[in-house]
Amino acid sequence: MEPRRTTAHQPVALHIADDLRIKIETGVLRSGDSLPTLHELARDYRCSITSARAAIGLLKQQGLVVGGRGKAPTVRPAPRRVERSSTRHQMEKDLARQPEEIRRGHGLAEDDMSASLDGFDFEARYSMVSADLDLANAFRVQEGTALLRREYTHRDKKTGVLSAWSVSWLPGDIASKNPDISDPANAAWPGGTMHQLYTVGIEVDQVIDYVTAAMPTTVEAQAWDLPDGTPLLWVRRISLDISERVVEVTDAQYPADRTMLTFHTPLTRWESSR
Amino acid sequence: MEPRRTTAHQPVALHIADDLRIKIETGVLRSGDSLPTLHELARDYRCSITSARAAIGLLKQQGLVVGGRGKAPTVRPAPRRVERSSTRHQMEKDLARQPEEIRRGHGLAEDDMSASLDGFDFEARYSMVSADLDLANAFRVQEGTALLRREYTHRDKKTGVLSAWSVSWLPGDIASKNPDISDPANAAWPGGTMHQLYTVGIEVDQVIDYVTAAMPTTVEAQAWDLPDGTPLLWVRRISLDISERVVEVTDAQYPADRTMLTFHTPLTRWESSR
DNA sequence: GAGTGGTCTAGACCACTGT
DNA sequence: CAGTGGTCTAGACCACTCC
Repeated sequence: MEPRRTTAHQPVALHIADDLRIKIETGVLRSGDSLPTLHELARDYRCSITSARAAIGLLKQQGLVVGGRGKAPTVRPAPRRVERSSTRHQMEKDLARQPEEIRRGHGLAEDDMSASLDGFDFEARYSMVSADLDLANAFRVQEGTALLRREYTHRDKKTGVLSAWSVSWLPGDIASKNPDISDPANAAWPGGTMHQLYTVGIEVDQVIDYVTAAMPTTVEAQAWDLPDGTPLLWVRRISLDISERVVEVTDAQYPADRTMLTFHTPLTRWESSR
Repeated sequence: MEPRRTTAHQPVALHIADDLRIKIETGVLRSGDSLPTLHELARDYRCSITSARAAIGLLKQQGLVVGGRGKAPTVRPAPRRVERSSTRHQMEKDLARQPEEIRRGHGLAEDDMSASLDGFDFEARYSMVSADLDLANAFRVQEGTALLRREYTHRDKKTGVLSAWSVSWLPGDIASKNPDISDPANAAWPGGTMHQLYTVGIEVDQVIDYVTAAMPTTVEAQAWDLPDGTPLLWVRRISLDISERVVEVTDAQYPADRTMLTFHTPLTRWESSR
């Protein structure tokens, strides 16, 4: 139907991809619908199958289309994103001074899967490291300072697919004040890091989250079982105690197609004027 | 050098891309270095140039490699990300009750480019719309409720490239209380939306940011001039007044390769125990 | 088994970069 | 100008899905 080459020399694949994208956005093609086959596209646009495939590949990279493999590709349903809220910081702090019976069952360093541990393998790897430039800046300490590094991994028991991953660093001198903290056997600590810090006399006063996103490498995409066109959200969380010392740094990744990060910012009241 | 086909039937392009990725991550290839040419890769891996190109294409999609076009592709330098902090919400609120002389020069709905307006074209488009399902949920009102929609666009004056983009909605009944708010001529309102709401007796009490990311469509990538493999951060900001009414909803996009969103969460003190 | 997409090839043609 | 990557083609071969 379409003329093969317009005045502006736009690649055919872009042209096809754009037409299909518009059909998706305007609802001509709806969630789950099948796209035209490569053969049909090649015929309609008078191009080779390779070019038609490139167009579909573009849409997959944009997260608009999934499938293939013996079936026609389909319009990707709008992803359902689970909220991960910053109000969890306050909740975890409140928990830290509760008795163990209450803390138990909440714990777990970085996540709160509602299906806590049932279908998942949990792995914790601890090591002592010395701060590289990046971590030294985050902790505001000298490069080379000793840190306790703790890496937490959750995988689906059946498929081995990652469902949560994070790394946490604690200053070595803090960790050494309570040997239990450095023991991987205690990874599922009731009450989490806030309580661990509480046992060595540290009160966390504020948490700063740094958020950005990037495309996964091939191995990351495999580990998380990410569809094409799914970015990873990167979060670095820095915890400061009441004297503004950096007492923990945490890096975590979240697949953007299943995650909505939420942050609450309460503002001070205008008491005087009301 | 490499045997053409190992036991596991991994596509050649993935194999090449993985080898190159490891060289980048281990520092054998450093920021800005040239990669092997397609011809060299095809020779070394005994594959076609097309396959070698696919490998480079993968790395570009992952944001690890840039360039081409008559030059060998190069390792992409680590992007510099500008921080956009949630502390801005409190600053803007503090500003709202200041005299106009102080508010002036801050203003502007969604951004604070340090080079305020000099090299940029600023465009504001206002319209009345009725809430679709999504917005009705966000505002917790009936579908179809009247809203003032305001879209703000910043473009580089020379290139026309987007540098900031956002859409803000206000409930129609709030906007109509002060006709100046609905007048596009006042888009560069000194003190921003917080002051606009202040003029109609509304005090914003908390702000909630919802953050996720997605790959840009072809047109978005063009509009922002995004390199391959760059996700867009999506932020929906919801402002609540002191009676917990939703008084503004804002959607904004930020290119992930140049943006680091930061969120501060102050925690309540354990006054009693210290 | 027919139809689908995925991988791969060899080669043509073009546009861009450097010398 | 030679060398580079970008687009495109036609066709082979494979793996998968569905009937």
